[in-house]
Amino acid sequence: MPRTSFKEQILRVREDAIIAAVNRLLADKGFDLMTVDEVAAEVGIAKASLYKHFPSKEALAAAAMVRLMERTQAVVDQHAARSDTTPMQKLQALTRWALEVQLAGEMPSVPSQNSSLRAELVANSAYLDAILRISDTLGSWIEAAQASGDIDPALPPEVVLYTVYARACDPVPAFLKAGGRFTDEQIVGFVQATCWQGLAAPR
Amino acid sequence: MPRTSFKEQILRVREDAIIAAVNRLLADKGFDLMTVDEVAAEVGIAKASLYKHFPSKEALAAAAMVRLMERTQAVVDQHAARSDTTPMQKLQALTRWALEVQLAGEMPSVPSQNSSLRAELVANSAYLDAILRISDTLGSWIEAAQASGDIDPALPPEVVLYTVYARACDPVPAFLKAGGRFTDEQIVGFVQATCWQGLAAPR
DNA sequence: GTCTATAGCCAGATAGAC
DNA sequence: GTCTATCTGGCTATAGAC
Repeated sequence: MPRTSFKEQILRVREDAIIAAVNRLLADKGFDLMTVDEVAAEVGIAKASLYKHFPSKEALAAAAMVRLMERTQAVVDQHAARSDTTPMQKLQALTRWALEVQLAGEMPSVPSQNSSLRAELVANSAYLDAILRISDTLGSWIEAAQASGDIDPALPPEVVLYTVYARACDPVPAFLKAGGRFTDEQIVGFVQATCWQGLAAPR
Repeated sequence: MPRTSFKEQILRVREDAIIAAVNRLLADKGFDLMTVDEVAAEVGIAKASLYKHFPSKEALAAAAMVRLMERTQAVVDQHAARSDTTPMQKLQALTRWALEVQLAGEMPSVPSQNSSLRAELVANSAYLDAILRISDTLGSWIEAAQASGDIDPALPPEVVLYTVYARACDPVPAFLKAGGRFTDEQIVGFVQATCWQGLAAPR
């Protein structure tokens, strides 16, 4: 079988750099305000060269989202392998990770409204597969946590799953950070508290 | 003093129609994907006529946001006037209202990232005043609810306020609605439950 | 104030030399 | 595969007649 050639390694490194730049820009400005010129400038290559690697702006964003899903998958697998934590704790660790990534300015965000981007994403099997696999694992954690009484069994698992996912694009941490009165660690704590215990006082 | 002339009434009605169209389109596609041509088409006038009423696309969006703030203010005032509800219940009624407006497809959303739009909004004193007044009232409710032990006193009021505001752009209801397995009423109930009681089971 | 027609611009995408 | 230079389409905004 053919080993990875030197040329292919160069290619891979360059595409990694491109995706990293797209990731940063998506986290910073979002898809609509990100321009391909900016991506090229940040990578340090000409715009036309970008298009040799990725056929469209949508494909660039999709690649960044696939990469995010791979990172998420890795984190999920890592927690899945641990036997010293409950499913509930694994889920909490995941929302904590998402909040930390977001506060670090590394969480790419794409509007679920943009139709051309949606089309690109639903056509991307790597993306879909990753989401399905992640959701499968999270779903099993949620069911286990509900069975053990850690998570409210009255909530449909779907609701819990979406609420966990939504921590990745929660606007509250950014607002709190902009206020400047709290550290990142405090912000994560507050948002985790509201997510899992709610705003109401403990009874 | 001059009464409102007939002409001015016509003008007002037309501008109301424009703002309503902008509101719908902002709720549907967001600021960046909304085009001025679409607004004109939906109102049924020529694009150039729009620009006689509002000097820019940003001004259109700002007008829609001011209108949203006025509606919010009215709802807040309405609940403030009631003496048969606790501050906690007033806050819950407000998040419920926000979720219902969102599910009805009438919640305009503007990206907080777009700088030209930000500039327009922070320069709009009607918008700022409305937000400040609303936040003042909500702040007093939050403090009262914390004093009475309804809302967790360990949370900074800022965190509670932002979390309440965030219900207006929570992605979870739209996802649940897209799933088609729940009624709007059920969705509101689930999201309210996660907001106020959290995902964890009652202790 | 409303329209048609168009200017001006920006950003995504491409041509073609090297 | 990389570059410079250019094309193209769509969108905001405006000119000018009525």
